[in-house]
Amino acid sequence: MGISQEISYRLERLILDGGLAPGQKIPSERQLAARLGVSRAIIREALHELQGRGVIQTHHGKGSFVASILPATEDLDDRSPLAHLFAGHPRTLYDLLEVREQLEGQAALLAAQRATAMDRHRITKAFRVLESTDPLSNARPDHGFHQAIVEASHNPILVHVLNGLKNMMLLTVQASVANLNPREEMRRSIMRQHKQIYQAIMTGKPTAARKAAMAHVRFVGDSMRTLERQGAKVIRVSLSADATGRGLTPSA
Amino acid sequence: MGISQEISYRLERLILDGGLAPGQKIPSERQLAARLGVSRAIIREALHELQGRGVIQTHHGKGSFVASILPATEDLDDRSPLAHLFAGHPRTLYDLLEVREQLEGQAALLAAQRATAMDRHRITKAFRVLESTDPLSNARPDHGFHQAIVEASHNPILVHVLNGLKNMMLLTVQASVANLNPREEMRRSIMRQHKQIYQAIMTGKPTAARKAAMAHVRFVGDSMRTLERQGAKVIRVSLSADATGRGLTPSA
DNA sequence: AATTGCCAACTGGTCGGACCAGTTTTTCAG
DNA sequence: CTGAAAAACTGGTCCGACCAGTTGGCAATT
Repeated sequence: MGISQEISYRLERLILDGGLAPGQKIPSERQLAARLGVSRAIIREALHELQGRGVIQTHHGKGSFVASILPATEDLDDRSPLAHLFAGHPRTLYDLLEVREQLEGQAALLAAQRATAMDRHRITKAFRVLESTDPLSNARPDHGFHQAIVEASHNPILVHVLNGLKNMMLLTVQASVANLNPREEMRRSIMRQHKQIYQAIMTGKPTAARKAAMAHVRFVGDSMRTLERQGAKVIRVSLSADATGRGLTPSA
Repeated sequence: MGISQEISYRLERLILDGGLAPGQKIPSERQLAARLGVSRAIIREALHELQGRGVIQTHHGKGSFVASILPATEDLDDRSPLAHLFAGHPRTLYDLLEVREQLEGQAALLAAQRATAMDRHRITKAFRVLESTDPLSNARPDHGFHQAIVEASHNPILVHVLNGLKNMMLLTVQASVANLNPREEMRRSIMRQHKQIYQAIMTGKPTAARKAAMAHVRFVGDSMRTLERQGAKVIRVSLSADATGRGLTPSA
């Protein structure tokens, strides 16, 4: 453990322990350097690390300040690179949707072909839950529905891949739920799309199922893109708290 | 936005775009400083920021390495349970081909849309190698060609997913090479398909590229299925050694 | 010939001082 | 007293030096 790590750790402790409140200014780099008996370069490196974690914000000529949006719910996942990945690079969300479109399309197709009675039962159950949940907090039911379909594809590779993307998928699902569902007409569109997927699978229509699933994912992406372009403030989803109230624990 | 922020952003983008894979070593601080025309201090600050976000890890005396940013779609290596799954159930090979068909189709489409001059150069190089290699031992060139295309898609998620499936993909590629290429007419078909994919991408025809790539993967699967059904002794490929004589160690 | 051991050349870690560039405070001329 | 210049902050960037782990090759030893 290097000195800069140690410094950043001490500073973070100081902040979290309440010694420094959100929005408060922290001592200048030169002061910290003198006080802690290290070079200014070290201080700067430590500050950059905290900056990377979103703990502080610095402004040229003014100083560094404790970020107001501290991990209030101290969910470890909040520091997850994933959150920053999406926060810093919104494009990544669309990258994921591009992949999802293909994978979920294929999953739906296979599910329509291969679903057993048990699979159909599970899918139906998930669909019922999805239908009967508060639209504003059904990120998990939504994801559960999609997952049931994937599992019905009986393609272990597909299951494995989608499972690896689980956390990220939950993010996109939440993003869509949080941004799209409040808009009545969009909510209905999505509902309709879910139903189409469901029916196509249950009635064993592979190509229809694939088409519906792909259209669904594409719709989500296009809608969010449109919203973003319109300057609407898109709700950035954090990993630590979602509409369901539960954190996104790492997949097993 | 300061220079260090810009640098850290560029590095992250580089990593995400697949230019640097998880676990891979990134250039030394002095090299980066020289290459990007900034001082080493700036590089260190940028690296500390990425470190704070968990994007990289640095080790004294060794260097900085890309952390596994994305929630592992773990690399299916030799010891992986899934590898055994594959060994025992040949069907898994077709499961993988099903997934590959979608993913590589999408990759080809995006590559045709987004490939930069550099990408085209890399793809062309890979294609040349593929053309001029002994058909019986070109599993790696074959895979290299496909990989070049994937990277040209500029979709980090896609790159990551395919990368996680890399070892298994090498298996299918080897399986196809070992079984299909010895049959003259099939070898020519595959050659032709590769050329089609290549040309569609180079001439910027997205849908054609997707179609060609999907058809290619499908052809491989169908051919092997046919062979197997005909009772031909299908060459089983092991994970630890391939036709090139080299193990499936991660490429540099 | 094989092995051991050491040294040179990497790598990151730390330092101090210099200078630039914004921001705030002080000062002093009008 | 007012307002503008100037001084005294703040962070941002650079340089060159040196310390400290790591590694690989070469040489001396066995």
